[in-house]
Amino acid sequence: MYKRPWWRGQFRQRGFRVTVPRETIIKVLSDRKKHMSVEEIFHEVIKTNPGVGLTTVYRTLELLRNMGFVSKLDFGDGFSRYELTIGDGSTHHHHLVCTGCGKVLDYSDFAEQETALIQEIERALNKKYNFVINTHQIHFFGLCKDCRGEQNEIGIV
Amino acid sequence: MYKRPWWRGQFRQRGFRVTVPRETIIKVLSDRKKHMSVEEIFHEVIKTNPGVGLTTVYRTLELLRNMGFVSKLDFGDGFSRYELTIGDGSTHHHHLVCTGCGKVLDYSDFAEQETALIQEIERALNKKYNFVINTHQIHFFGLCKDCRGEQNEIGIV
DNA sequence: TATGTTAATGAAAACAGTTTTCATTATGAG
DNA sequence: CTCATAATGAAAACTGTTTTCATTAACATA
Repeated sequence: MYKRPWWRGQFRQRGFRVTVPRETIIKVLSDRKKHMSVEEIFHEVIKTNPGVGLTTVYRTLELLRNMGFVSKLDFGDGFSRYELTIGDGSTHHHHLVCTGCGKVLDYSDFAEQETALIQEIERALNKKYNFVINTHQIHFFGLCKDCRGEQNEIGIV
Repeated sequence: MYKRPWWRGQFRQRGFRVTVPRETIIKVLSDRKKHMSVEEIFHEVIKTNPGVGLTTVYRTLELLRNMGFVSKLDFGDGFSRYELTIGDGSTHHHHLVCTGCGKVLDYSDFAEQETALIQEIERALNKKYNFVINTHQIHFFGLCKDCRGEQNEIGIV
């Protein structure tokens, strides 16, 4: 799972220190290979290092984001999620959100066709709006099998 | 700008009351024709109706969302945004977010090509993951012209 | 048009995820 | 090994959002 500390050099190079909490947090993200909420990351981290504080998790995630190693996801349910964008097991993918139970699935189908269109759109937006685009996110919202019973999505009377 | 109260019938039909705060909020969204943060909506609403409370704005937006008239957007900056999905001036579009200043632009280029691909993806996801997809969002993140000076994106020392 | 039921409202308090503060710890350069 | 200081953890502060609850007003009925 966790092969080489690819990120250590990046840290030192930019003047950031390599610390135990940072190592643990990156390892957790690297092992899971999926978007995780801050709470999930925190709980996983303290399994190995009970001393690490929630504050440090937030700070480290923000640092990793600024370094471009992690991206932040917001599906509007009040929880920020993070996932590694480089390193082991980070493939280009998007998300499928169930508006019933909040479950989020990754999918990476249609990568080639999507990439082609996205690149075309990025070029056009760059030109038209004078934006340099770094990344994109595609979210699909719907209902999973379990949430599609006879009850309707939201408990409106 | 604001032609017909297309939504009144929908309200009554579903047993919801037509009230002044609700009318005002829908009018504000309808006039602006763009995603707005809750605070923006609130400030615009109290220009005409100073009595309306922030709580009611939240509640009405949630109601409109449940009725499918409005969709909620989250770009990860801590502010929920809302935009009309039906009625006057609501065209299919996506968003371009500047990670420097937080500015959000709408764009609706490449609608046909995108729609074709999206429908194909939706069909596939439906089949593979047993999801019924209602909607999707595409966010591009990048830097606008103004935020692309000599200073780097985020104030990392 | 008047009346009564009850959905909707506004203000304040509560809430929850996140950020800041600050004294303490520990990384890593010399 | 020593030291300067970046990083940390705990608690407090912060902020967008939700809940509570007494009051108001929409609208079905008469």
